[in-house]
Amino acid sequence: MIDKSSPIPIYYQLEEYIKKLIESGQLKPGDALPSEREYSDKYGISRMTVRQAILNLVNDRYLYRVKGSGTFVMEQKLEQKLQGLTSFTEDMKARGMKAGSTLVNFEIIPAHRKLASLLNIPEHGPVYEIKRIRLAEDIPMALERTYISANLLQGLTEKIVENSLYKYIEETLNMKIDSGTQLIEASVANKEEVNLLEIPELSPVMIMQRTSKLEDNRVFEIVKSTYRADRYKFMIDLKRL
Amino acid sequence: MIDKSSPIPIYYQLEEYIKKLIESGQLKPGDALPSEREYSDKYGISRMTVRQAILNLVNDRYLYRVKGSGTFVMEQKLEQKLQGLTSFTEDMKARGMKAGSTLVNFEIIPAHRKLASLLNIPEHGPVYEIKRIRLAEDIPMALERTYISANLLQGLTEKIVENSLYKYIEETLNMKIDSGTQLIEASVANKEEVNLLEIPELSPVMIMQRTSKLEDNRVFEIVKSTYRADRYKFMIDLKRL
DNA sequence: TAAATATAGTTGTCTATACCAATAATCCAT
DNA sequence: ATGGATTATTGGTATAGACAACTATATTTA
Repeated sequence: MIDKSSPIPIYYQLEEYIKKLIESGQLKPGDALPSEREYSDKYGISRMTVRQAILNLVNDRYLYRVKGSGTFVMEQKLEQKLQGLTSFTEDMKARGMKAGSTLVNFEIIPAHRKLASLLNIPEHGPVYEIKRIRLAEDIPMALERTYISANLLQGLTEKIVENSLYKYIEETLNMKIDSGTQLIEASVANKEEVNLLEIPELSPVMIMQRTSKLEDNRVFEIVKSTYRADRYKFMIDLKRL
Repeated sequence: MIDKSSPIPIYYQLEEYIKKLIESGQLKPGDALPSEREYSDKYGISRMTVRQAILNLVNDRYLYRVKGSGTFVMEQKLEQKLQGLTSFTEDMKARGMKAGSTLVNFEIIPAHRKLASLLNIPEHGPVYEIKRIRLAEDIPMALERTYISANLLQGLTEKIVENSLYKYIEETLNMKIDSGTQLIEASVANKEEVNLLEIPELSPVMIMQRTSKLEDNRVFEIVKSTYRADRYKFMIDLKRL
């Protein structure tokens, strides 16, 4: 269960082990976990190391603890599934639709002031602009413009973009995309959007602007997407603070 | 700064101290914190205790750490209070605007099929319909229609609605609103919305439909809101799963 | 000059130990 | 039975020290 000679940290091994027990249903909501000292004795590891594993799971809302009583499995961890940072392809897949993409433009442009500020780079600095029409069931769904600092991500090619940019970043470059914010507003399609999305003039659209960051907190990309309002709804889960 | 004889835990004292430095601007985004060992030496406390304080702040997104390099203040502090289940009033307050409200309609209606299904009650069952114009700085911002099962929440009055419905539910009835989902879409204002929101015909609007549940998972209310697109943007935080 | 190497400093992992604080169960006197 | 004290168990706080992994900088070497 626990491999002390592994390069994988012990606390992490224990963490994943307990997580699996919960997700597989072997530990049910409300169940009590063995005490820290039991884990410590059983696996021959320090109690502080056990604590690190358990506290991480408490932070992720898998467990909760009561002083003097014990550690228990949370009632419902089945929260925010649609909350995550998903790609268009994943999003469509979750909706049961076939995703497609047409590359409209791929070039390096100088960042205008607002973009530079958002990307946290100097004004006029080089930025990839990737403009794509996103298709669902072969019909236009959204116009997507991605902006990435060319200094941060050198050597980007059309080919990489046409496969999966995210996969390339995470697997080849070994950078981790961590979190972001998303701004949502309703608007009316402009001329470019009318043409590319194949919708009537003055059609309503939903504009979403996403900022993604890397683990080290550097801004990685700005994505501005214009969705056809007649085809797209967006669902989020709300959590009580 | 640190009072070792205090019953307040040392790590917590240090945590609050650092938090204050950030919130008062003495530590600015991107600034490096003193290293763990510096804190440890300076205050005569163990490095592990310092770690506990710092790791808590990392968890709360005040700080981030880079192995081998140091601990730094996050770029964007916690401005994202918009994630929770907030009322219109709270939402506007967070945006620095004065919130107002005009009651347009308050009656009990029979639930049509879709509404009944959403509320999880029988078709034609009695439902409060509360229709309000929401004002920001005395100008219409949204048209809000709230639907609540009359059997679940008996004896609702206009007066209660005009104060705070949420407060009434939580404090007087002692029910706890726990979580919900929100559906967002863009559209064009219909005639009623054009009139009540005082916007031109064919104006774009953002429609948000919220479902709120009680702690015991019963659906408590459906709120369908139509926001003026020219006045309202919506921001959410995305988290990696 | 450029590349490789050493170094100092940082966070990350882990151990072993000690005592405190809250809870739960038991026992006992009333 | 009820209430109170006792005890065992649990998580919470805190220490001191060791080594690993990583980063940035300085130094040496080619």
